[in-house]
Amino acid sequence: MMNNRQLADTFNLIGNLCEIKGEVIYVILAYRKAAENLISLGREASEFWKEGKLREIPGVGKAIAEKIDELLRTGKLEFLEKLKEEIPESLAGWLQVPGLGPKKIALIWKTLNITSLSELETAAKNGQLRGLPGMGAKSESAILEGIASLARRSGRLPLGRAYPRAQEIIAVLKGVKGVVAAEPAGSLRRMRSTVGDLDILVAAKDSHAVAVMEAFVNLRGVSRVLGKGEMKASLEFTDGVRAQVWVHPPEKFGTALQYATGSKDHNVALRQIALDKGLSLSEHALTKVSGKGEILCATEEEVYKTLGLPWIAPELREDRGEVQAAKANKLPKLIEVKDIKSNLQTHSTWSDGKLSMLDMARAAARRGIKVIAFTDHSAGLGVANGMKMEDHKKQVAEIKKIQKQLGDDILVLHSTEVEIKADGTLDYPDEFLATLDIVVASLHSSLRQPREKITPRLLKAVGNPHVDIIGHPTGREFPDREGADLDMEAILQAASVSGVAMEINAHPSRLDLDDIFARRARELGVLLSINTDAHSEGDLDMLHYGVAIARRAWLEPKDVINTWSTRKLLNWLGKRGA
DNA sequence: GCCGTTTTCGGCCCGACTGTTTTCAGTCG
Repeated sequence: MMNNRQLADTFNLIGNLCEIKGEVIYVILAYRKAAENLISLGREASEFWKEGKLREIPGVGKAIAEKIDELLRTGKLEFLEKLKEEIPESLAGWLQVPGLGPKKIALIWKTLNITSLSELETAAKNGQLRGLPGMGAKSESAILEGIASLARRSGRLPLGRAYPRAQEIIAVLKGVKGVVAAEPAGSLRRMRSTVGDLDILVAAKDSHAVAVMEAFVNLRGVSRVLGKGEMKASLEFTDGVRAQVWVHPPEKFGTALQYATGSKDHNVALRQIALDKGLSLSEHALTKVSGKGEILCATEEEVYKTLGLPWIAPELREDRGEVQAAKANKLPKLIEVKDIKSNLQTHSTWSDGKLSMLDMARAAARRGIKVIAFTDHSAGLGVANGMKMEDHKKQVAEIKKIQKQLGDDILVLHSTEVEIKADGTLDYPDEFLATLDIVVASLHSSLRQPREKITPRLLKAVGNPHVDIIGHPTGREFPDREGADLDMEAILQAASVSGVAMEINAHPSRLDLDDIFARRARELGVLLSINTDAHSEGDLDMLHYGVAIARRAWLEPKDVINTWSTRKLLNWLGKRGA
């Protein structure tokens, strides 16, 4: 049975092939829109299908519903097979090459009769492309560079790499004379877990724009400038990371930042609201459709206010109901980093952590944390120096000792990250787990088990009354490891019954649960827990990534157990596993 | 191909930049 990811891949492929074929653009957009909505659905499309409700999925009409039906029934799609006979499938991959679009791809393929990327590279090297209409030597070398850069960069950049990188660029640009503000935009500002490239918006008077562009293209590590104009420039660094900068005058910064932040679909929804009010919204201004007159906005708040809306946090701008919620004044009061009072998954030198419990607790306390749980690995995870059961007596003794030294600054909880073994049993017996203050249960091994095996495995842990939190539930790691093939809907349903909390692991290589599943968890009344999984002091500063994912999932402080007072948290733990 | 509390047909975003061009097409976001 195909999952949402596979269905989305199929429709994206159809969209790409149709584009090369030369279909009208709106057909292509419709397939891509459907693919996007499938990804952000939060439940498997097959469940809608079983209930005969495929058409309730946004962007799915008669034609696409029929295609989903055929794919779910047979695993194949006649339409796509015929399309592949017309347009070679490998051409879709060419669209990944920067500078190559559908028109040129079709032209090259039809003229030279080549279909693979290596044939394209050879043709470009041999100077076979420059003779084609509309193409010259420059387009030829642009394609060669595009192929090379495609090989260099492996997909999207994890947020944990993109975010600090953008901050560095912003710091430089803020130092340029005449720059009033510099902010991240695009998916980076929306804090998606991966980012395509770094979008940065600068506020400066037109007379200073040239200086900003100069500073930007002269950044350290730039390998080539992809484009440079008066208000926009883009470039690539030697490691394949791409960045682009726009400069707008301060009095227009609000509309510009709003526009550049997106998402595309959020902006489409806003423009519609503007039109309903007789206004046309662009990156430059709100313009009156009838007659003359434009409203300039220096801040985003003014943009939204002009449209009769409260300001919408960037993390929500995915066209997943935030515009309707804003209209009804029902936006969530999103969780913030300062709401977090406890860190319920950390590691010390008792397993694979870098710091002693005392040093780690002090480092956490310095960051305003009131409760810390040391969840050192259980014995079964040998690679992480897992703790034997008898070692815990010594660890408890040490906790008692350091608690005296720490005083009221921070409360230390005795805990474990217990391994969920391949057969679904836990690495420590229940009687022992009952003696711990808090228990996190996680998968680290046999992550590639089939869905029918790994789902019940996790369900068993969800139902264990001694388990308080399920750690990094899918086990995904950026950029290389996909999460386990879990029936997450079943797991979240079970969690809503057992009362176990699901973790949003804040480490940028995990961000697991993701925003889609976390939002579904909230809908089902499942509690969430944001933890850093810190193995070092620096890891404690990754908390904001987890909070960003929580915000993208519409979470409020009350949904997350780490915002609770110490008394409330201990009370909850006391009732569990008793 | 989807969508509709103005529409079941006619919309659906378009402006900046580049390269190959003599006034424009393709790509990108």
